[in-house]
Amino acid sequence: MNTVKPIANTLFTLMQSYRVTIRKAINANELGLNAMHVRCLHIIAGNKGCTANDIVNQTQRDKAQIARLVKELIGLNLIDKRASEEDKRSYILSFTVQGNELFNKLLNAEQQVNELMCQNLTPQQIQAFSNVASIMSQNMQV
Amino acid sequence: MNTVKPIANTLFTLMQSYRVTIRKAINANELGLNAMHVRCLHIIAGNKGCTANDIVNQTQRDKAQIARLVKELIGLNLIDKRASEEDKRSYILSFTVQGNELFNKLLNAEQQVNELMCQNLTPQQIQAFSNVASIMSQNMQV
DNA sequence: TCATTTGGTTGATAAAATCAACTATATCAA
DNA sequence: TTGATATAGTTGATTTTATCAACCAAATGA
Repeated sequence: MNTVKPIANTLFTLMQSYRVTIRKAINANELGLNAMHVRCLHIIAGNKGCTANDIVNQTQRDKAQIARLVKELIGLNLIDKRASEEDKRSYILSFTVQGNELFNKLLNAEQQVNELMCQNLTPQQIQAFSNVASIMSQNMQV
Repeated sequence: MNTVKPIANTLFTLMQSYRVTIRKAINANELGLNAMHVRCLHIIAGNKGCTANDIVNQTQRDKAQIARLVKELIGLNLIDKRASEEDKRSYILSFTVQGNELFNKLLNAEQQVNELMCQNLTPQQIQAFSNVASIMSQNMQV
């Protein structure tokens, strides 16, 4: 045997644990969103003048899926879209007041999960972990 | 801002990259299985006298989901189930000859993905990564 | 200016995950 | 020993996510 299976397996387990835990945290906070909604909100929060396409690129998901997630977020009154000036095919996504509020609650919930997840780990370990994960992702790009 | 979003985000990205890459590798090898099938096979390979319940416990998935995956693997003639002697409610899962063959091909494909994924990383980094991931998973158990 | 590419939407469908109910066997405590 | 409770596994129904293909309108570029 080699390290192949362990890494993939470890990753799956970690993701599953994360999914379950964050779901609980989110439910507990009655925010009514799923993991992909949350990712979208983060990307919108992190990119000035964010478009649906930015989300597609940053998540590597199907654009149909993103279009629907964005639609739902608009339906939930968490974000708005307005026509882009530069490119008339695009729409700029931004938070509504409620979206902003909710996003803050969300950051809080995540903060809690994060603290739970990072117990017994030093900042150096966490940093190294993130670095390796990024490198791995990059290695698989192409 | 703190490290909350980055870690979750990094993890999502990594998993998505992995999913996409392993799927390509598996398709390329014409094995016709998905990620959960593969996980099941690994668990069967790794546990002597493996039962469906072992898979449920190790993956944290719904038992209905596992029951169906197992059924499919049996349908594909990759595994067999036989009644357990100790517990008449259980069935022991094991590879068929074809299952064994395929599992070897699979290990090969994974080996390739693994090499790709671990480029530019030292064994120490990889080891540390796995350790941290395990600790994180454990932190979220309960 | 015409062909090609890109951002976004939608319909259809497939794949994955979850919930609830149920059977049969096991286990445990009175 | 028996009766209550828990466990392993199966199945049906449903929901959630993900993917594919076709399409429109605007942008790009030879």
